[in-house]
Amino acid sequence: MTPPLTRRRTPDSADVRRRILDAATALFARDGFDATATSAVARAAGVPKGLLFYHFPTKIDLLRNLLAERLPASPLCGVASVVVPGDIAASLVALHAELGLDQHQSLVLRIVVFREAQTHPEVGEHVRRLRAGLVAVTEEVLDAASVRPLGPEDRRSAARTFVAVVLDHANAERFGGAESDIEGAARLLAGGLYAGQRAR
Amino acid sequence: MTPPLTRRRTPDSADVRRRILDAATALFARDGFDATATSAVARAAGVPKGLLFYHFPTKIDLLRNLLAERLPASPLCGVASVVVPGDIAASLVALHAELGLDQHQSLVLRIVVFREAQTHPEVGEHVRRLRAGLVAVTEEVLDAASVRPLGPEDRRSAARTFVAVVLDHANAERFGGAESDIEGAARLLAGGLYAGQRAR
Amino acid sequence: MTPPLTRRRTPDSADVRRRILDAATALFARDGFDATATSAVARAAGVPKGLLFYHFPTKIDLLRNLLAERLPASPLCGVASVVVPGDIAASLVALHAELGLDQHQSLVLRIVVFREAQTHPEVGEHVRRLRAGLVAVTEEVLDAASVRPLGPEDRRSAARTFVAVVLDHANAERFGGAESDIEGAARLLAGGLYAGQRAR
Amino acid sequence: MTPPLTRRRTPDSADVRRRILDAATALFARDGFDATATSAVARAAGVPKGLLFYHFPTKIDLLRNLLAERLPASPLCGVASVVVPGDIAASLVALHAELGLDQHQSLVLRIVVFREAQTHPEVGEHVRRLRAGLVAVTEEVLDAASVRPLGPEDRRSAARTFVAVVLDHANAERFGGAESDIEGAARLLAGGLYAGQRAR
DNA sequence: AATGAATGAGAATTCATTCAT
DNA sequence: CATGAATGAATTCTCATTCAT
Repeated sequence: MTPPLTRRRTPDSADVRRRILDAATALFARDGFDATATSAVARAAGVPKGLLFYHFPTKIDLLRNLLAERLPASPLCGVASVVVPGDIAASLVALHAELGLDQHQSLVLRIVVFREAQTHPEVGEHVRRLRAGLVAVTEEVLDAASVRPLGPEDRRSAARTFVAVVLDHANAERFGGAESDIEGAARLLAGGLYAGQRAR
Repeated sequence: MTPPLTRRRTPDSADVRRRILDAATALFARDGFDATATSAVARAAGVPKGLLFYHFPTKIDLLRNLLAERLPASPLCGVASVVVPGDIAASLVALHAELGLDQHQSLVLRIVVFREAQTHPEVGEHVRRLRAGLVAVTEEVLDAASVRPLGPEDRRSAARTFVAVVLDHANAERFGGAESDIEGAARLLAGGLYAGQRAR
Repeated sequence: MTPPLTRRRTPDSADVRRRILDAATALFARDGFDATATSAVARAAGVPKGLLFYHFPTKIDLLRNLLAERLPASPLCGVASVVVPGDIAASLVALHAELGLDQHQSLVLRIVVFREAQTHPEVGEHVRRLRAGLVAVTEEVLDAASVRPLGPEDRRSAARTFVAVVLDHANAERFGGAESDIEGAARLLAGGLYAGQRAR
Repeated sequence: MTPPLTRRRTPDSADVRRRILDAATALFARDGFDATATSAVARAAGVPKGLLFYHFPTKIDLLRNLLAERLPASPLCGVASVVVPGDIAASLVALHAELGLDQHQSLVLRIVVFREAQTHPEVGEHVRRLRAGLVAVTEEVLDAASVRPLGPEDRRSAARTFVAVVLDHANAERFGGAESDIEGAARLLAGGLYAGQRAR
């Protein structure tokens, strides 16, 4: 009585796909794309090498599908949840937490992606879209959190700066160099935005 | 008439070493460390493969020596030259220009280094030292540029934020995603620092 | 109203078989037997891979069945149609046209067959039978066209020579090297046969 | 005191090259190009796989070098040695023997070449040149052997026919189908040429 | 009969490194 | 110091064939 849903694949097949992508995610993140052998992905996923290439005809397809299926370019569903009205700094910190760039898969993927951005053009494109999405959402948060309207230039500069801090933070974390502090940046940017307004 | 005293190596040998490192720099930057074959480095340097391994017994030694000889962890000789007294924003922008992360070999090397930081621990260590040096020099610049003494926390947060922007900028440039604006960040941070002071 | 009696297979099944063999013919001809993947045959035929192996348990079975069903070893039904009494040369040219080695599927198959003759013994056997059949039919044509009885040796030599020309012509066509001229060979052989007779 | 000749390669290296080409010749001839694994060539040559690819970067380079170094497109040095003045048939038979298409490496190579002519364009080109060279040399032989001047059309047709017979003969031999007789063809063509002359 | 996922042996090629000369 | 041939393990990818459903 249950309809076949929208899947053409066997449950088994879907599971295999998922396990392969899980394994690829973990290994790419740990060792990098180039340094990860497809055989290692297959082993980690518990499938024979041939099956990996049945699902992903070339190695780069693994990365491609990782991006397409697991790393949406639009990083957030709604902005409302993180906004603390009247407190720009707190809103930015909440945004950073909500983005979850520091933890779990998301981080892992983004890092992989940064590393391969140069070598694989399509990956670079994805990274550019991701960055643009982050800037856009940050601008929204700034607008919603500010009690006064923000100048478009300041708003954009603040958003870009914050995104740079967030991405650099994620990037730095992987080799233990995460010295940057999100809170400090948020506080200074909030101050700078109001100072800018005042100056006008 | 006497040969140069500061060299233990023959001029030829020194020249070969230099050509190899030049070639390695260019190729690592373009293709990444993993994707660059030692044979490609030898070919680009115009030396036989055997000679390359005579000078650098393993591939990672190439990277190691690149760091040791060409990428000083202390990024600047003097701070005075970039400081615009009384204008924090202008000083930061001048600092960025002086660092020269955007151009020439320096950039190239740093990028390579970022990419391999995770995979090769010693490279990660170098990157950490570089970041610490950048933060320290930025703090110095902030202190020298500010007309009023800065709170240590604010100063450090501002320095870290600015370094994050600078590194993210360099990092993003390589795949054409360089949206960040140094000037905007400098302006907002300057504003934020004074706003913070006032608030105290 | 009754289903066709000469078929043991369902119409569908017969259709699938035919489509598979059609696809195999085309691909083997274009790329060679070894270089054609069974999956490519299945795709070209529009059938799932499993079904292909249901009908033809191994890859070589495809070739075997191609020979058995589509490349009769006796190349001609009747000889009368091509004979021009009294004109050996014209008869040979007509024979060549009738054989149709230069065009359509027949050519395609024969070429495949030549290529694999060495590697697959049973294919070689088929090629030998085909050649023998061609020689036999050519001898018949020579006999029927000649106004005088031909010596058996000359007749056989002429037939073999003509068959060699015809096969080489077909063989050469596939890589654009078809320089041989059927008409010239026919004319010279006709002349040679009469010259031989006179000398006796 | 002996000059280094014209070799830049080590004697060893030259030997390795030769052994690899020998092995490739034998295996390509026996099994075909596509069906011969590079590992099989290396094993037969007694060298590690890596060394094979050091000398011949890709598999097709093996075939390319085989053609360039061992299968001259001009098949004969001088024509005089095979000509029997006044006896066209005997001259053709001698030509065939001199060409040596039936025996040794030459045969082997030509067969390989025929098989791959379609799939690998450059090989096809070589085959075309070879055929043209054979026709040209055969025409020379016919001219030198004939006591009377031959019409250009007849001469060319006879040459093409003879070359077709010779090539088909070589081609057929590999799967035991060598029924064609060179002598018979030579005799009939000789007769045909004179018959043609008389008729004019 | 039909299906397409699963399997694993093997293909071509790459590459860091060694070593005899 | 210099050289480039030699080495073989590892890599990405292919493919005929099987099999559970």
